[in-house]
Amino acid sequence: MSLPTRSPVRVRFAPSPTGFFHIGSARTALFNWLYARHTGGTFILRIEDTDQTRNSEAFLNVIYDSLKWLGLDWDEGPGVGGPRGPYRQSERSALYREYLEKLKAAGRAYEKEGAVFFRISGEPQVIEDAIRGRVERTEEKDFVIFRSDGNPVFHFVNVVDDVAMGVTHVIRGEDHLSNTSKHTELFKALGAPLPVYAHIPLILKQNGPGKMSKRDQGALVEEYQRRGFLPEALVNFLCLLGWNPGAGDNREKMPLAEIVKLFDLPAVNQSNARFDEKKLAHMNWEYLVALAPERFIEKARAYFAAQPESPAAGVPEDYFREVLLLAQPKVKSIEELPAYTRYFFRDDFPVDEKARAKLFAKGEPMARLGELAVALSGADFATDAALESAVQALAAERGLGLADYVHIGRLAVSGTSVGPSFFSLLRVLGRDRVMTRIQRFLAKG
RNA sequence: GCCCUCAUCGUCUAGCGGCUAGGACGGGGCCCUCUCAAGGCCCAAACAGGGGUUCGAUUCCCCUUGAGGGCGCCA
Repeated sequence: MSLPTRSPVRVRFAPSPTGFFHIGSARTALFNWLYARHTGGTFILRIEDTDQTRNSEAFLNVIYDSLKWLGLDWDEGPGVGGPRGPYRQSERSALYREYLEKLKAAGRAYEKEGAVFFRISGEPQVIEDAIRGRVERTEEKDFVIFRSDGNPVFHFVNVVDDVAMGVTHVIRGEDHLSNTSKHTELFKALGAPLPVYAHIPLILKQNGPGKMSKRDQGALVEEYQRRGFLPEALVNFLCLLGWNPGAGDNREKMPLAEIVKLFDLPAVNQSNARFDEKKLAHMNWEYLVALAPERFIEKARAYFAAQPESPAAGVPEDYFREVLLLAQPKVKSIEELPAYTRYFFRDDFPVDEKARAKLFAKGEPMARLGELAVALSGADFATDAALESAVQALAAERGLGLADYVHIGRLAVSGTSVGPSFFSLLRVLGRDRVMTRIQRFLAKG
């Protein structure tokens, strides 16, 4: 299929500030952004705030924050300006009146019951969609373009602004496909050339029927931000929901620059995709383990700081750093960090009763712990290797295995049966904490 | 009800007339191992159904079914 190509490319993302910013919107924004960057075109942000009863300034900021967090920078729009502004529809009323006059002059608009209606042509509307190919639909009845309260309606302002802003490609969700016949009627009535349309598949909720909506679990971008997800991971995941590098290229985790290079409209899938939080979590983990340690620590610090009761409050920087270095290769996500590292920062950790019961079911763990305490009191805590050889020597001397000391030792100093290498654990906790905790465990039984 | 779109493992997908139908997530097993992860190896798992076209259909066409969307003085 050959696309009507026009250059330079101008695309826009046009959200309305009527609710939290959700995953589907994020992906629409992303695909527009990708296409603009791929073609060297212009990415416009336009705020469609014509419904005064549902708009809010708070939601407007959510849009800006979410786009910025995702790294989707806009070339024209609120905050950065541009030659075709203003970029909020609430500030473009004069323009809409002007275009309405054009329609009236052409005999394509009339008033009825206080509202203004658009007179359709009734001709079959044909669109050459860059993703779906040729789609035909006939609009069957006149529709409202100005409400009786005097405010213009979405279909009208959307088209007027696309014309006025010189938008060349309209990349949006498939839920707009059936509306497109209204839009092409309007473009033609306005004497404007049609943009290239590209209707991307929808994201379906992972459980139950229907498309994902703002009310579904995991639907809000803000939620991932709050939960410490890496934006680059979410972006990568979203790119793969409906697009892939194709041609036998099985890569999934890809640098954004690489995706920008490969992205193109005809490669976008035509079928809807079900959201899969497990796959997202995995992508996030891939980015997490690959993160430079200093950046991981930075992220972790910010996450802990945002907690109402951070277990790491008041902890020295260096110690926090050492702990997080141990945790990075172990956790699946930032949000499990506070629970995973709690015993490093607080002495009042709970003891896992199941683990204790299992350990006490056989052997004499308390005797082993006593021996371990003696061995550690004189051990070198400088390196993991030194600690390991100390415990190794003890085990050899008693004719036992490393495990006979490690498990009870771990339970005594951390209260849990899982965690980083026992020797790393000892080294980072330091002799004082280790000895105190072991003694306490020995005393309490 | 009318109109539009879509249809490969549970999920995301590769495939664009001839493949043991590939990868990833998730699931299961084995190995490694101081625990938990990670890692290595392996297993189960799909072309919705029916007609055509063709020497040959997962692939092209039609129908059915299923899934999704639209039919607002919401966007």
